[in-house]
Amino acid sequence: MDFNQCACSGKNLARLVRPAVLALLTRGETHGYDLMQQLCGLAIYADAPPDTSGVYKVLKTMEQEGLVSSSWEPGGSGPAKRRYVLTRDGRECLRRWIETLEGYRSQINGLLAILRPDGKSSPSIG
Amino acid sequence: MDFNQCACSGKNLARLVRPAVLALLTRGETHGYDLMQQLCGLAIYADAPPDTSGVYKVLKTMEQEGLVSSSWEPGGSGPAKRRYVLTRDGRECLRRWIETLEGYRSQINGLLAILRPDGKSSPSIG
DNA sequence: GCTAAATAACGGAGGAGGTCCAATAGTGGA
DNA sequence: TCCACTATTGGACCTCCTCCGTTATTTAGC
Repeated sequence: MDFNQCACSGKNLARLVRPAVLALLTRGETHGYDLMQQLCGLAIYADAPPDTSGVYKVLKTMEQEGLVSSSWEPGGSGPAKRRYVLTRDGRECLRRWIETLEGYRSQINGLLAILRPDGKSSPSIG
Repeated sequence: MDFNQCACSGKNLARLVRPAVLALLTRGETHGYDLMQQLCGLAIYADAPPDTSGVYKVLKTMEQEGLVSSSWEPGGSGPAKRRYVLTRDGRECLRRWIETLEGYRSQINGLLAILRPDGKSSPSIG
């Protein structure tokens, strides 16, 4: 069995692209490509950058959900940029994400407590 | 927009059923239905128990992956029970899960650091 | 005896979300 | 002219998860 292909390798922490994007948008409105760059700069995605197409799809979905709104950025050089802004709902969503992430953290702590009760070594593993 | 249907509500922390099941199996070998009961007893799944069918499917998948092995429990009353045991690979997988979960936790901490830099209030939300 | 509920396991359809690959398009430099 | 970088998007595909239903055995209640 190839553990590097297993979920235990930590390849997929699903859906955290969403809060990450929302978080970055609080720094200031910007466009998808720049968001990608910023995401790659985060320690979270240091060794495994999120899929480009995926990020754009997340942005599109979030716009349909009303969490962000976009408009083509006028002027400027290079290809047209779609500029994203957090909406009121997006900020509310982000507020909930904070609680949710804290919930995740405590859930993970709960699991780890089962896995290593003494806080050091693994249980029942010789 | 219904935030209760949004990922920000924390309904889905994907794939943590796997480490949870592996963790429970370190407590002792048992069968799917009992694992379900134990999962429901965990704080993680207190308000949203994992799907029954889903748990059986995870078990089946993990058996195909060689993380657990099963056999029909002989004797005993009631419907036939499929008894699951952790394999050597399962224990190795669990060991990796510990590191992965710790990684997840630090990633979440990293995101939370962006979301609430001062550690108290939300950023740019007024 | 019959029915309901609890125990126990599983299958199929469908959807959400993610990845891989590819296409399109403008701009600037060699 | 060709290439690299910037910027966005589409389609095929896959995986996982959920929802719903089915089968079967045992026990409890009427």
